Amino acid sequence: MTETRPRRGSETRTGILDQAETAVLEKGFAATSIEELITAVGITKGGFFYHFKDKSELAQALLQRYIDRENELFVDLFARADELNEDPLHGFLVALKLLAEMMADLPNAHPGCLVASVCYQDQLFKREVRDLNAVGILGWRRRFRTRFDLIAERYPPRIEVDLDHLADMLAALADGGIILSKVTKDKTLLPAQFMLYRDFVRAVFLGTDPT
Amino acid sequence: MTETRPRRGSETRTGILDQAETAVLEKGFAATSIEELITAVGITKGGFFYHFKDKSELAQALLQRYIDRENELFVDLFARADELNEDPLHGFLVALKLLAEMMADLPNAHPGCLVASVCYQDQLFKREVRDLNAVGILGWRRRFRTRFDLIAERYPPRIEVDLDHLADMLAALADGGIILSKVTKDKTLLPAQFMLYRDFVRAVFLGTDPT
DNA sequence: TCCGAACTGCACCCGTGGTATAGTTCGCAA
DNA sequence: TTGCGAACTATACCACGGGTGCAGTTCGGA
Repeated sequence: MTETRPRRGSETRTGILDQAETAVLEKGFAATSIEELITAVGITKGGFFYHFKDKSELAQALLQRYIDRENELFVDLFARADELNEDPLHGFLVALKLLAEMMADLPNAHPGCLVASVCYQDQLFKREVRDLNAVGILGWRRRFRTRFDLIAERYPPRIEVDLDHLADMLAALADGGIILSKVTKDKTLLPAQFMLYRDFVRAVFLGTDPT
Repeated sequence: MTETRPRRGSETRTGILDQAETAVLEKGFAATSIEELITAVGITKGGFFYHFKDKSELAQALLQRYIDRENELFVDLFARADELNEDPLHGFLVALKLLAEMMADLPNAHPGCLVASVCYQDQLFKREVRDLNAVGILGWRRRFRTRFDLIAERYPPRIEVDLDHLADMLAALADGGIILSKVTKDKTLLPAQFMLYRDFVRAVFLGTDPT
C-alpha cells in the first residue's frame, strides 16, 4: 500500500474543514482567516499549509465535502422512504415529510447552505469552484426529475408543469427557506416550506378533488 | 431652508452605494474593499469617510436603500396589476406574471439579493443591520398575507394551507431562484419559478378541475 | 466675504495571506 | 533496530491593503 499524499481522513484536516465550514457560514469566506482556523484547531500555520497549499484549495475541499455529504443524505433518505412505500409518488411524499422533520431543529441540523454562500461570493473563487457549485445544483435537478418521470407515468399530471422546473423548485425552496429561517430566526419556516411543496406536488399529480 | 447634514442625494454618495452594491453581490461584503470603491468612484479615502463614518455604516445604508427600492417596486407592481384586473386573485396572478417578465433578463434586472448576501455573512454586521434584514423579509410576508386574506374571502381555498407560509413561499422562491439562476447561469430559471408559484396559487384557490 | 459642505492628501498601524526553512515526533516497514 | 517519510512545530519575515485620523483645500451659495 503506497500511501503517499496526506491521508484524506487525517483528523487535523477534517478538523480544519469543520471549523472552516461553520466560520464560512457565519461570516463568509473572505472574512474567515486562516489564523482563526488554526488557533481553533490547535495547529500552526505550517500545519495548515501542509494540508492545503492555498486558501482557495480549502474552499474547494470544503464545497466538495459539502456536496458529497448532501448527496449521501438524499440517497439515504429516498432509500428509507421507498422502503416504507413502494409507490413512487407516495414514496416521494414520505421522503418530503422526512426531510421536513430532519430540518425541524434548525440551525443545529443545517446552519446554512454552502452552495448559497459560495454563490454570493463567487468572484472570490476560481472557475473550478464555481463549476463545482453548478454541478451540485444540477445534481438535485437530475435526482428529482427522474423521480417525477417515474411518478408521471403512473399519475398523469393534473396541472401542466415542466418537471425540470418542479425539480428545481425544491432546491430553490430549500435555499430560500434556509435564508428566511436564518434571517427571521424562525426554525419552523423551513420545514413548513417543504410541507407546502409537498402539497403542491400532491396537487400536481393527484388534483385537489375530494379524496 | 436649513440644509445642514450632507445631502443624502449627493452624487458621490449614491455613486459609492452603486459601486458597493454590485461589488458586494459579486464578492461579499468583507472582500469589498473601500479602496476599490473609491478608485471606481474617483474620490479619496477621506471622501469616503466623510459620507460613512464606518464600513458598517455603508452596509446599513446599502441594505436600507435596497429594501426601500424593493418596497417601491412591489407597491408599483400591484398598483399596475390591480388596474388591469380588479379581482384580487386575478390581479395577483397578473402581478406574478409581470414579476416573472421583469426578472426575465437576469442578471441585468437583478444581479442578486442583498438580503441573502447579508444573511450569509451576518456575523460581520451589528444587530442593527441584521434586524433591518429581518424587517425586510417580514415586510414581504405581511404584504402577501393581507392579499391572500382578501383572496380567500372570495375564493375559499381548495387546498388547506397556512396563508403566512404561502406568503413566505414567494420570498423563498425568489431568493432560492436567484441563487439557482446565478449558479447555473440560466436566466430562465427564476421567471420559471415565479410561474410555477403562480400555478400553485391558482390551484390553491381555484382547484385543478377543468377550467 | 465668509461659512460650511465636500472633499484631498498624507501618515499610521496592524492583520492577513503567503513563503521559507530548520527542526521534531511518531508509527510503520524492512 | 534502524530509518524513512508523514505530519507536523517553531520562527522569522514580507508585502499589501484595510481601517482610522486629521489637517488642509476647494468651492458654491447666503
